[in-house]
Amino acid sequence: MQSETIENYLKTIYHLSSGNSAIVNNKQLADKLHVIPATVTEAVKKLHDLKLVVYEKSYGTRLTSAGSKMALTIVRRHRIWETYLANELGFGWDEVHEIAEELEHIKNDKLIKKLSEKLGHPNFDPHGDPIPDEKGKIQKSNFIKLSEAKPKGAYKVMGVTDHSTAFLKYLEKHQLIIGAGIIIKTIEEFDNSIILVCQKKEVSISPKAAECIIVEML
Amino acid sequence: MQSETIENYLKTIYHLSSGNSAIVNNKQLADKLHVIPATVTEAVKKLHDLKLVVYEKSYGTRLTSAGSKMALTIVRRHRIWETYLANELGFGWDEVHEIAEELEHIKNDKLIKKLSEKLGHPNFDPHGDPIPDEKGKIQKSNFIKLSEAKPKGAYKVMGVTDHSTAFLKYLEKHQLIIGAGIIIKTIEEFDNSIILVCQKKEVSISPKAAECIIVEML
DNA sequence: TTATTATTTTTGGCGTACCAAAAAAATAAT
DNA sequence: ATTATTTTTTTGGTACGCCAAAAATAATAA
Repeated sequence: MQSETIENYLKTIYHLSSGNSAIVNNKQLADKLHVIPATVTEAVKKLHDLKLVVYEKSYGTRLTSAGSKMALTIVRRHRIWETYLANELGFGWDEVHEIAEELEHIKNDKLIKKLSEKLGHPNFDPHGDPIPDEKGKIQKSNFIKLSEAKPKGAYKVMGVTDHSTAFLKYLEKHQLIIGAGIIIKTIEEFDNSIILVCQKKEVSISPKAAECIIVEML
Repeated sequence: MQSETIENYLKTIYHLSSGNSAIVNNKQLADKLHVIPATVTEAVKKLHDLKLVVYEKSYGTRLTSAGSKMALTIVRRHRIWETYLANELGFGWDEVHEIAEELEHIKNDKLIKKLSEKLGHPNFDPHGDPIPDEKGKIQKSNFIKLSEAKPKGAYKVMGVTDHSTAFLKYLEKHQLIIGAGIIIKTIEEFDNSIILVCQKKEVSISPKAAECIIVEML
């Protein structure tokens, strides 16, 4: 009991409800999990029986506290592994997710403890996402990805999650240097490009680049 | 395709045929895999269809070269992980097997490559068992566990796989010191104790202890 | 409000991996 | 060689996780 399938459902519900146990619908789940909605209906019924979610017919699903707790341990395992793969084994930040998708299902508390220890108990993974601690507590911070920033907001560039020379050249060209203050003007409807003001100049940042820039909310 | 179940069958067939693609019977497999023989019959039929084994009704099963190749990659993954857990993460040699049973099913060649690299491409795992290389080639050595030694054989004590003080005391008491030459007299029918001559004295070694003593065949 | 579209659920089915019990075959013992 | 024992296979059945197609429900637009 507590199959990989169940773990993937819980994790996905967690992500879709943005950690708030908000209601998630079947279509969203079906899309993320690459199954058809009928399959989701079956699954959430079972999760309900297991008291891991509250499922209301034709309405939606949300995590129970038991389900949320379990989801957080999956997320923790995933992010610890991502960090380990990147920091200790030299994988690129773009490679780690896929491998961690498999490794997150290894059920051994001591293993995760050892990995975390070796890493110095990090609070954030290579993508800048927070790593829940053993109790599921998440250290919240003002650091977000530029891609998550909102129009009219003021931010400060704090770091990057891609260290390739191509990307660093890109930043230089757009005058986005660490420590620079920025203000978001708009986000393009068409392609989600971010139009922002930095160093008094207006620049346009692609969504792909925005994924790799960490900013602090001011 | 290439489920965990299939991997476990191939690995188990490999072990039971001691790497020689010798014939294995259903009962043995059923015992090792903790399923009933009927389940094994079904499974080996399917493996046969996949051309991973040759299964002859009411006779037995042996690996094909494709099956053997696949088995060797599982064994490699298992032993690389065992070594990594022991050498890099500080797990005891008695803890690593169980965790490696799960980790061995992670399918990512680059991951194993990185682990092996970090370990300096070891040829033997913490139990003294050989680690197949990427091509499945096994470095054979004259080193075996004392538990695998045969009566009348001459050996030299080369090392141990347990470093607990309790075990080292045991060795001292029995006068088995590294470098000492030994000759196996007999193996007790009753409990598999090994009666051997070492330093001109006859001693009896329990099967459990014999598992932890590495000897060289002379 | 009614029609249209989107989402959800029901129903019937499939493959994998297992089991129990009974029948068949092979092996060992007398 | 005949019985007894062990091993293997067959048969019928279960749980899980999935799909396709049809029916029911909800949401949106006209």
